[in-house]
Amino acid sequence: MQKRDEKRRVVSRNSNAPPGLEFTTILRDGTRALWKQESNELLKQKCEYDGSVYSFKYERMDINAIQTQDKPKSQKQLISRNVGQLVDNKRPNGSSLDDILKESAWNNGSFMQRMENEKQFQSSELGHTGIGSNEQVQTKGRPHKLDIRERLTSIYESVLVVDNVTMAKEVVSKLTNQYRHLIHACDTEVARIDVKEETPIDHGEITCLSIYCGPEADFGHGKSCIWVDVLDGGGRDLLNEFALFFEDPDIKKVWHNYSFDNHVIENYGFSVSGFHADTMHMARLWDSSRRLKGGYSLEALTGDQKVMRGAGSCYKELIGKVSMKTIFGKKKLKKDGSEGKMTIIAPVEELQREEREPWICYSALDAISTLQLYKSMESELSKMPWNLDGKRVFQKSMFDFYQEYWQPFGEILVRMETEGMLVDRAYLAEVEKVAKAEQEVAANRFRNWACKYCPDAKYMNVGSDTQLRQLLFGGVPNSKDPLLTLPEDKTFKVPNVDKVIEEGKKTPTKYRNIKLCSIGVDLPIETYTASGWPSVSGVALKALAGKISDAVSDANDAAGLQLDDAVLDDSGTMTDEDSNSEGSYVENKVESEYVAGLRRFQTPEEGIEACHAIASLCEVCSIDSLISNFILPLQSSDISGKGGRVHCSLNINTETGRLSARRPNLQNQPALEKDRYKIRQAFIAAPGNSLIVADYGQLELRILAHLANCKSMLDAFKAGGDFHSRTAMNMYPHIREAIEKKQVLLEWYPQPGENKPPVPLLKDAFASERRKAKMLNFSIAYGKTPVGLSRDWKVSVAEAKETVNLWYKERKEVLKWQQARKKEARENGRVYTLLGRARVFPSLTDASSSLRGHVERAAINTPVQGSAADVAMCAMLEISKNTRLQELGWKLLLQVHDEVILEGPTESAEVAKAIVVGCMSKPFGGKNFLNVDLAVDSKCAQNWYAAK
DNA sequence: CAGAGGGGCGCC
DNA sequence: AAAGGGCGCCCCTCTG
Repeated sequence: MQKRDEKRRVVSRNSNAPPGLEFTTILRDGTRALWKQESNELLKQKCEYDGSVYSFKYERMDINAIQTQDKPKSQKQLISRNVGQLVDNKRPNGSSLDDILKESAWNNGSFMQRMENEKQFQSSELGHTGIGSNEQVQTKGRPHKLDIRERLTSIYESVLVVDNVTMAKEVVSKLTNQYRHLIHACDTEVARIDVKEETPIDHGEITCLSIYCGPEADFGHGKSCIWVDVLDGGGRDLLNEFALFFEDPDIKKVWHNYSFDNHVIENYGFSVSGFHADTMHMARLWDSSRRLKGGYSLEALTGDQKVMRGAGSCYKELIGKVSMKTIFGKKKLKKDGSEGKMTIIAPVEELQREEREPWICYSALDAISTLQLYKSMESELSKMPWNLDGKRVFQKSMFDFYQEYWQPFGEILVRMETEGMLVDRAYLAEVEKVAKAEQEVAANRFRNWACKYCPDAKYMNVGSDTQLRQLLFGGVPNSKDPLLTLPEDKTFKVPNVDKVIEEGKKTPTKYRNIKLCSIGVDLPIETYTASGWPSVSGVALKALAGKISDAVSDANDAAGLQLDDAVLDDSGTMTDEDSNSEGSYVENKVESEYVAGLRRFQTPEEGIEACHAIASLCEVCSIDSLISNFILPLQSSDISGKGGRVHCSLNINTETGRLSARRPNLQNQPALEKDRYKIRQAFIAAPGNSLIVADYGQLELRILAHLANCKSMLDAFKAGGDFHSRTAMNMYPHIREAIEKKQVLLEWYPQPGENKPPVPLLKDAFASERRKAKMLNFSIAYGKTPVGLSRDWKVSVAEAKETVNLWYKERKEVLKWQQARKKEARENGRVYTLLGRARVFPSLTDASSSLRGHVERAAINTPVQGSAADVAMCAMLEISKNTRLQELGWKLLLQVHDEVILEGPTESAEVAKAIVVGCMSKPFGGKNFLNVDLAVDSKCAQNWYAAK
């Protein structure tokens, strides 16, 4: 408590907050509000824009009413629901306002998190409380919980409850005949699944489903929405009656997050066909920046007037989806019977049985909301013109884009999830043993060293960065705030492995406290974290330890120390074919720092020991992350189906349109050089099958060359060969000269009888120049600044800037194009990808410089990254619609941004590989309209590791 | 005890 | 003065 007060004092001392305090926040709906503190009142000024007119609204709140303990609840909610994240650092002056805002920011954060969680699965218990229930402020908000329940049950009379097979037959007959031409929104509720941990494939049980095709349908007594009681109305048999409907490819079905519902339905043994649209994808396409503006859950979308304004006048009676928590959430009771803070929701089965009427309405509303959302999104997307490669597509809109690209793509993703990847668990189990043993060895090596300086370090958790920071840097001041300092020592809770009985205890407790102190040596601080503390990341530690080089090993021999086999991988951020040599560029620099650190020890031997220990530490950390990120989760049954295959979820949920993968994330499995346990070997083809792994070469750079129409880059790609070498040649006259004089070769393909090139290769002779060129090639597309490069390269900013200019000299078009994108982001608030998807940015008029910088870099990067994603998507569409591949039995399993993985019969592997390469190099309907060729590299093998 | 946030790191 | 774009997920620590 005291510590906290101290901290606050520091803050207030540092801030020069003016007496009339002002700050801005971003509200939940994405708009901005200006707050002013005026004596005892908080004035909120909000600018609203209704499409044509801007207007200002003011609200006043009594601070005293808010800060008192026994304040009315509504007042507190009022603040927390309307204050968004703080965007300005002008913090209130250590007053109670500070607390209010802290609390609201906190509440808002958890709100966002819940939104994020719920956007995928509506069936989870992760719903959130109602939005803007306080009508004093949120005029557009929804009514209060009780009203919601009332209004909700008002739809009950429109719902036909189907709870027996006879009824089901009647309803399905209407669905498949009379109403087959309509668009049907469908939704399921699922029990017995933990959506945060488990894949819906072979997990979960459907308790009910709802189908809605608009108010014009009549399934008897004017009821237009169907609700099917799977739980108590006949289970599997009842559901099977609906197979006729779900399997019909001509009956159009709309879903919100199709993937989940598709899987849980297909778990019952029939397939789902006739996929027409996924409203979550449509909403993403319409506005990809809602992550921080409410997210993409059905609730958030249908509760947002901006989203729903396209629904049209026939949907006057819009009731957005309401989360389970709002309707069914109950306060957890404490032991004494009073209400606790936590909201709990009864299991789905229980709700369906015991809160039947509201539950039916809740579930039916999902389908109704989904259809309304679809109509709105259709209308909104139709208003957006479609520009492909910068040219207007005649009379087509982004809704056409959705239908032509993302709708079929959505189907592909679901199929890929269903396929899954076969994982060799036995192999992983073996690897796990080895990894754990190696980790233990390294950890003990470090602990033994550390406990010489700090006895309790013997029991420390070497995986805790806080503990490490304490041990290595205790007493060091914070770089951002010199008034804050790491304490000299600090206690930590650790598992009581030695069963130590602490003072005052009779039996050993599960945990015990240890005291960690600084090792008492001033280690050089390589980098600081964003919050100003010394970094203990891998990079920082490696820099600390340096490489055990020749100069040191002399001293080492003298001290009779054994060089251990700790491998320091200095490849940095670049991973590529020559990453082994990547480290040498910074080596000398690191060396001197290491020595500098060394001198601070009593004797050289101590310093060398420290280096070894820190090297071991790096090893522990890297092994630990491999085990807990990859080796263990891949063996979990939560993420695999009955066939032992791992089914990740593939989402279109990025700002740029790339895919992301979850549960597990198969897109970040360790790659070749860093894969010390060859984890990719665990991804195998089924017996008789092979994998095809095909990836684009320098896809993003090729896209950049096309978008900027950069002659130099286009020429280099046209010429083929090693692009980075060619870049180096273009940047440095002396290299060009050497090439012209034939002293070095740009690239070399061994002819029969030759085993080494006649003269050195550029990549060997001018390795450091090539490395710089290569880094620039990647960095420039990301908008990296000379400052960042100078850090990477350990050179002065001026020098880095010079190198950057060298790169731009031959590529002026790129510079021009980048400036145009920044301008576009500034003036129009959006940039476009190759296929015409937009990414919108917040207004920069009163943005901080860091936000401005971020937006500008994103404006440069998004067209490149997003267009690459477009190309990869087109390639996948080509692959999946290729009839020959289908006949041969080849199926897409995974995409990793510029790489696709397929599985199929070994006997046709070579044929299939050629087809895949064809699809990828001509991804636009069998053509490639880019100014640059698309290079594709491919291999087939029995496992992922071997196929690279 | 759960949830949020920080730090870190895997991939492209 | 200024620290590269896009992700998911792990662990730890702190907090209510």
